[in-house]
Amino acid sequence: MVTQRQLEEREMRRQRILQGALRVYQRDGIEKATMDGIAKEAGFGKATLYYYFESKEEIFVELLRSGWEQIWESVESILEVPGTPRTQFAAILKSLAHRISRDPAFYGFLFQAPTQLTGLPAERQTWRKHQNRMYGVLRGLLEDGIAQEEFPRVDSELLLRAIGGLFHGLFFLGTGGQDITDENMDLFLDNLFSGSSVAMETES
Amino acid sequence: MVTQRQLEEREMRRQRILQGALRVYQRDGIEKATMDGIAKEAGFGKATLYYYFESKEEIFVELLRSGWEQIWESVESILEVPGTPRTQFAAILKSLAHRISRDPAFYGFLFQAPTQLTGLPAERQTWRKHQNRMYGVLRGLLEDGIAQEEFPRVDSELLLRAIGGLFHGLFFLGTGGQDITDENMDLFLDNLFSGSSVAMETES
DNA sequence: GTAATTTTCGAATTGACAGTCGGAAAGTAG
DNA sequence: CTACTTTCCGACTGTCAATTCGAAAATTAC
Repeated sequence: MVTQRQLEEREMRRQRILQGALRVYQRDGIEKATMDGIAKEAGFGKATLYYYFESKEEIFVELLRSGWEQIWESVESILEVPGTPRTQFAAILKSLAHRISRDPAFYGFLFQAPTQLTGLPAERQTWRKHQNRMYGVLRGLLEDGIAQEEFPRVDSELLLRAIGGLFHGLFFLGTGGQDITDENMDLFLDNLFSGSSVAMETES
Repeated sequence: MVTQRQLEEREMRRQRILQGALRVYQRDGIEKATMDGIAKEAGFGKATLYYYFESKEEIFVELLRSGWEQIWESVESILEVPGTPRTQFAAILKSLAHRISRDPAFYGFLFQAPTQLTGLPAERQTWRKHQNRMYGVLRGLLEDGIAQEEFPRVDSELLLRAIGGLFHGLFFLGTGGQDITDENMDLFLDNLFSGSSVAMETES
């Protein structure tokens, strides 16, 4: 028989292992991150990790899944606030920017690790569900915004890739640069959307 | 005694190995790329690779070095044509875009592999010389362009990161999207620079 | 208490892979 | 043809790291 407390403690230990894995990832990268390193960082023996997770891969997949789930939930709550495609799109980017500036290491992991986890069967990429939903929403907002002349009239897929890249560049490329501020973020969004007629809400 | 022909044949075999390594990299990623795989792809026995290269690392470093050298040379030749910071900057991006569309796999490697080759001592990162020169030129052009009001008045380092990211997004993010056309490239450059006063040359 | 269950982990085991070795094959010179 | 150089490679070695094993320690139930 397992009590509620036991379940909670179990869950806390899982979280402790996940946090240790994240720190090792930051220090060593995903390929160099070893189970020995994670075990030491989390304060368990190596074999104990296998009591809580199936494999090294499962640890990183779980980090991705829960992270993208969080992102998706925040996107969902933004969509509940009425607005034009453009204001909603900008609100999502600003919310993301805000989250990233709070915890750059974790979001760096969320955005970069998927490209480094090669050769996973699709059904194991459990974070993809939420990731795709978010990109789907963004693409939809862009398409609506283009239809309503709020955005430049270009292929929405390319526009999404461009904006995604720009975002990625601002936050993750370049090793030691200063963090981006809210003001700069607004400046870039303004600039990006400068061709259209509707003014953006850039006050925080 | 070695004849000229022998030297040329040796060089061709080196190239064949490099090309094989590139194909394996595309298929498996840099960490999963094994010497056995490269040997098979290039049509040699594994031990023969070590007759031509010191190590696996040297193979990939050499691919990067020669690739960035080519890029740098094309940038240099663009700089010899007189123009404003803005036209030169745009010309460099267009030239890069053109190269990338000719050989996406190779340029994907040139832009992505450096972030995956971790823990190399600085002196072994032989491609950095040309890479830094190119970014230095771009940053300089942005700074001059900002001073001359050809670009929006923001921190040049952030602008470079943003543009670099945008570029990266257009060409490398998103898995199976269609290739970007010259027209779309022009459209994006126009849009990017829309805040300023000077019209761009977008005819090819 | 002590039997049952849960949690822990050091010590093997296993598989993958970079790099080496010793010699064979192929090519060249005279 | 023979001596010499260049090129090639299958089999082996050593290392590193994921995963498993078997049992000990800690906790819980009665």
